[in-house]
Amino acid sequence: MTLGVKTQTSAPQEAVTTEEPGGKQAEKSAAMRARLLDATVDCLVEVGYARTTTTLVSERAGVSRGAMLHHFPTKALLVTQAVIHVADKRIAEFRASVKHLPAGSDFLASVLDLMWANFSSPTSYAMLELTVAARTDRELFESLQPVVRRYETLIFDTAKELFGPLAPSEKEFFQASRTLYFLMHGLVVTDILRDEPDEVQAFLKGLKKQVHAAARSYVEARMTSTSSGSHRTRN
Amino acid sequence: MTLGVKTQTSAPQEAVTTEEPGGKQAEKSAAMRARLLDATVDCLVEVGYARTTTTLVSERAGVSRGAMLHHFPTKALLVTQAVIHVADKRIAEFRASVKHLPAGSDFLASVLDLMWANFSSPTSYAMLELTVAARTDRELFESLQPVVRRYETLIFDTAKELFGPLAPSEKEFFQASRTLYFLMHGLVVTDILRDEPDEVQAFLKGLKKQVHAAARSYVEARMTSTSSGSHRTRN
DNA sequence: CCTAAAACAATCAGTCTTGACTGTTTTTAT
DNA sequence: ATAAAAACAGTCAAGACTGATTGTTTTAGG
Repeated sequence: MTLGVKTQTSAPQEAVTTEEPGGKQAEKSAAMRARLLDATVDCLVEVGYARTTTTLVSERAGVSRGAMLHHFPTKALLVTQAVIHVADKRIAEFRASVKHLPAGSDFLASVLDLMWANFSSPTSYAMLELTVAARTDRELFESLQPVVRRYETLIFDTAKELFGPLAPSEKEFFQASRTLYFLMHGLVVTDILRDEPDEVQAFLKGLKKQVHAAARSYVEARMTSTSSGSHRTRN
Repeated sequence: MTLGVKTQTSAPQEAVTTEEPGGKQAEKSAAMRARLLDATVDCLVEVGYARTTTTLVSERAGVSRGAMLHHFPTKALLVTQAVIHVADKRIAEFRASVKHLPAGSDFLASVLDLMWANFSSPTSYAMLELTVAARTDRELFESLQPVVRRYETLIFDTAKELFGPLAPSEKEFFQASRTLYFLMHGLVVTDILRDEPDEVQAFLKGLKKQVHAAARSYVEARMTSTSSGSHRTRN
């Protein structure tokens, strides 16, 4: 599903040969790679990093082992590419979901729900698996760190683009966004051993109140200083 | 020789033999178990859950494999006991560290430093390894969940005992303590892929300001309503 | 002392994972 | 149409991990 996802990893090697027909095998190859990476992510989510074997991935993708080894000669390469794949998916999910934010009074509450929806997604757990594995895997760490850093930068840029104007200062916004970011990660981890999901919702409900109260005091402070009441943050 | 196959269903038939618990071998046995569990935790921290093999643990503990298998017949049992061992260690660390809290003005700041010290400890990463592994390991999940729940209860009880009186209400304290708890977990996870540790300290610095400001407003509110300025929370 | 049982030590067989190797089909270019 | 290259499929040997089995030492009790 969702074919046609051209990952930036496709090297632009076609120089002067097939200019117009668009190589069929290139498409097949890209589709195969995407299937394998999706299968890798699925395995990460379902059985964890340790039991995500190359055999399991190939079976999951409906691809022979030899075929997979053609695209990803080693497991490290497969996982490395899967990291980027996961990060791209999460960024896409985040950017796509912020589009439909209601501009009503429950704006901040919706943002929190949206953040939790994003952080409790399967891709989030795939990244958690990779992160924890990277802690004791030098090679995975080296390849994962820059990707996650890019991902964080994009997240915070998007946040600043959306909520930066509402914050009283750059410093405070920085602190607040980090707080929520860390908070979400903590929720993800602790949610693993939670049996009743209502606890998270209850906590989020309280968190919304906190954020709402904090934001209101800020907004009131701004209302008195600046008369510009517009807080539209279209993108 | 001694072809008598030891039926592993060793029933607890020794009824009146060793009445006195002053056995030397009991001590040796306990010490051996502790060494093995410590080694297990060390392995969890250093190489992660996946590569924590029974062979590695036995080598680490300086114990033969057969000896270890005598105490922990299967890996699942070893890990299960290690879970409890880790939880107990963390609770002990927490309880021990809260004893030396300075009662000065930097009280809350010290608390945050102390929490981070506890959450950034090796045992914390051991529990993270087990938690993430438990996500996709039913058996580990079943044994880990109650232990962590007990651990959380103890943490929050200690927190309530210390800071409960300072909070404006039960509900607000509940929310605040959870927030810090989740926040710490988020810091632990995201810290894995962080190269410069100053980022955490910078965030904690800002967090201290937030907490301090929030606490001050609460305290001021209480100062006007109740004249009882005593907030001693002896244990 | 001497026997029984527990603790401890060492090895082995079975299973699983990885990556290399060989063979087959499809696509591209001449 | 044909040769070259890429994609695809299957098999295999080496290594690792788990748990069982067998042998040795130490301790408790008669």
